[in-house]
Amino acid sequence: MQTKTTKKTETQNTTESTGTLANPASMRKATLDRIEKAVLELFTSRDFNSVALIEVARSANVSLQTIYKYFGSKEQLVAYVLDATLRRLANRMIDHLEGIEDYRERLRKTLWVMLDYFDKHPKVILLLTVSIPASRYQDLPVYESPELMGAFLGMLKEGQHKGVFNNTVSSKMLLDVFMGVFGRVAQMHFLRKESNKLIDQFDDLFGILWGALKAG
Amino acid sequence: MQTKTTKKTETQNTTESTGTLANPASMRKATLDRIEKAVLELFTSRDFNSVALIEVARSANVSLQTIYKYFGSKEQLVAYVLDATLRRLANRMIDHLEGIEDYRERLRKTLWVMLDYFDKHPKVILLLTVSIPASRYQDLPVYESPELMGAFLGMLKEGQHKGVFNNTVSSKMLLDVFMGVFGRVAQMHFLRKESNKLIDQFDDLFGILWGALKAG
Amino acid sequence: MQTKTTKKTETQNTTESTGTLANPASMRKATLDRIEKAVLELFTSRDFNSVALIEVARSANVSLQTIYKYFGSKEQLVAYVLDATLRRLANRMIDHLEGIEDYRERLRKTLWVMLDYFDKHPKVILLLTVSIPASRYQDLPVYESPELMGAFLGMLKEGQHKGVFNNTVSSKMLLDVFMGVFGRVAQMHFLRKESNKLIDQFDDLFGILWGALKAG
Amino acid sequence: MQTKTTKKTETQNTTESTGTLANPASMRKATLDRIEKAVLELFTSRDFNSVALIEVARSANVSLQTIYKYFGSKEQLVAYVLDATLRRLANRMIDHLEGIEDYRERLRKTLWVMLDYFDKHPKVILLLTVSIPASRYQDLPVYESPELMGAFLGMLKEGQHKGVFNNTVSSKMLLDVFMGVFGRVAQMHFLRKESNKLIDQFDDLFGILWGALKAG
DNA sequence: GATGAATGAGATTTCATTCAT
DNA sequence: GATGAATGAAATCTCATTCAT
Repeated sequence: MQTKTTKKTETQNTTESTGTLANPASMRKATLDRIEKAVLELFTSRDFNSVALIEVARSANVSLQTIYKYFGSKEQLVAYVLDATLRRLANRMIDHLEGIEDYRERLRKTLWVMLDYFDKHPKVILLLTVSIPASRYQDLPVYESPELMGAFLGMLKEGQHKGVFNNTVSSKMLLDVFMGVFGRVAQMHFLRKESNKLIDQFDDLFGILWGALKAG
Repeated sequence: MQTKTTKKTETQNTTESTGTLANPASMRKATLDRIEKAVLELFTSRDFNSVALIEVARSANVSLQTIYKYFGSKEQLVAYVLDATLRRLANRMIDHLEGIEDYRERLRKTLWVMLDYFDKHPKVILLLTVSIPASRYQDLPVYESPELMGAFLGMLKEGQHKGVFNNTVSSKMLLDVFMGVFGRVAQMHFLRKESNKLIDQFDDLFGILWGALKAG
Repeated sequence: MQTKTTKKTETQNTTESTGTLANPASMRKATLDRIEKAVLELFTSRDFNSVALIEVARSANVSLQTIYKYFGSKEQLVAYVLDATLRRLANRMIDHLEGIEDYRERLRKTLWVMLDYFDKHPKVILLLTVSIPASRYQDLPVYESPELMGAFLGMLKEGQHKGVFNNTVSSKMLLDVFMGVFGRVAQMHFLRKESNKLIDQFDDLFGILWGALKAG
Repeated sequence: MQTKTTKKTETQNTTESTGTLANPASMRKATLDRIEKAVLELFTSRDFNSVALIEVARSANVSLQTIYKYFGSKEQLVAYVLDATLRRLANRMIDHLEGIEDYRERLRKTLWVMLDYFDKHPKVILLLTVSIPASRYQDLPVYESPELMGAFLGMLKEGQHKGVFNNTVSSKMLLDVFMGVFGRVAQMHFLRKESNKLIDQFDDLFGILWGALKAG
């Protein structure tokens, strides 16, 4: 026997423990929404550890069992909420980029959508930070939200291809740079509880990112 | 009922419960080293939660009480180790920057020292990521390691003053950019368990950072 | 995976789960006494199932963990209390039989000690009934309290040998007869909440038992 | 908050929650038989607690709701099966005693019918033991199966009246003696998983019982 | 400084039981 | 009559943390 977490993983991964771990999507929308809201609220105002699942349950007005049934564990619950949120961001992104040809413009728009999104959903950034360590060892994606990162990578690769973005490095590096800058700026913005909007830094930030990513 | 963490904080911060929380520096060097080593080892290979303090104690060959006496809590233990590590990096940095006049060169050297340091102490990056959420709500510094960040900020401010670095934005923003890029690249490097050295990316990374930070 | 009970047994039997399942005898006498008292009280006034271990803990003023540490499970807790109680009865019995030569007298004394004992500890009979089913499948002794049954069997065997007791049947059968009559009478006495003492039925009961067990 | 059991009782006894607790007799014979069989099987091979009602349902090929509809609760389910079984025994007994005048013979026949019955339905004895504690606190009869005990008591009383049985004690005491001896012997027979038949002990047992119950 | 015991809390699991379809 | 989802409770386990020695 190892640790709680480890033990959990074994059980859950094979998905054959108790009630077969139902899919959250099969939940009533309203319920799922309440749960997402509760998670976002609680896990960004306190320690991952100090948040008890029963609090989430109560806050979302569901039973503890329901949470376990659909999410399996605390880690997976948080990972799910994060993933769902980022997927929505990805969709928004794809939507907004449509029809923009110029890669500088695409980058601009990308940054804009992200700043705008996190201004509207500020807690998500904090949840992200909170979640990484908690879910990494569970082999939960989280940080690599395939949809979101896929959309990014595609744009960056093509931009490199066209010679717009720096193509002396891998596109992964460019992604790391973009995400690193954006993530850190956003995280600090909220940690410092700054009163202005993220989007206020749009021009400055774009200038910096463009300087960092552009070719030559 | 509150939460474990909250309860802890209250107790430790205000009262001196039993043993008055001695200063880790007053510990025997060898013991402290073993503890640091154990922390670095354990907290980077598993979840913050799934690591039991008793494991740390056993691994470091000290009693649980010793840990409590000197560090007060799990969070503070990790925060201490991180802080000590970053302080060493800060010293190294200050040392290395001595005598370098050109700000482009200072930036170069800064990046070099960091890449070199984390190549030598790879787990520190992971511990950093793991620690942020765990210690943020305890009002533990960690990410803002005053020594390190102070050294950085000083360099950036002066560089802006000289017109070498972008001075249309705050120096904090520049710090965030630098730390964001560096942090993300390093984190991903280790998460992806890449076999090469961080330092191999020195030139590429510097090119990017220079593009991001330079004036004009 | 099967049932709670089964799973528990596996874990506990090998005694290597968590805290190594300490020996109840190593507990402070006063604490153990409070636990025994609480068990006797609670499990005889309500269903085995409906008694929550936390109630026992609270009633005995110990933590739930302490109970788990020393007894391992609800079943084992009850079995322990029963066993301890019966062991005391056995000692009392052996003590009282000392020096009595005549086997009819020994039987008399045996019955007397038992009636007297259960008049003083009436709940034990109920606990016995409650415990059998709960502990049988755990391979816990309970009903076969070696000390007590050993003492009985010895007496019966010798009595058969001397030709005092019926020796056309096995001594086990005689034991069953004695225990059956006594157990049922006592059980019904308490179930019917009769106000008089068990010992009031001494003569009648002895007459019957003697008729049942004597030779010829 | 009380206990599960208590809560249940309150609900079931007073209110008619949802489906008004239909009479098991109104069930299709085949279904009822399957349920009885499943109950007998499951509750005698495992702990009362460790048997989940869903197992009974599946084993009997009915839905969980059906069980709840007709029996109301786990305890009542088991109590019902036991009661039905004992009622059949009572009928058999009454049938067999018909026309026997001599009270010694009636006792003989009684014992014979019981040994024979439980040889044919061995699990019933175990179920009995299992059920007592589980149903006692629910005020379920079980042990006092009116039909069976009524038949017994009648015989014993009349026998005492005729001066055949010991009439210096209450007939209840005689009943307890008979049931105690029989019950214990039978229970031990099955607990010890002895391979021979109960009926093999008929003569021995009758000798003993006769010695115990006869007048003078 | 250390060792051992005890406690309070929360993670998880497994039901009995209830509801709504 | 049945099926599926949800709930409340309690069994267990693992820890962080505290105490007393």
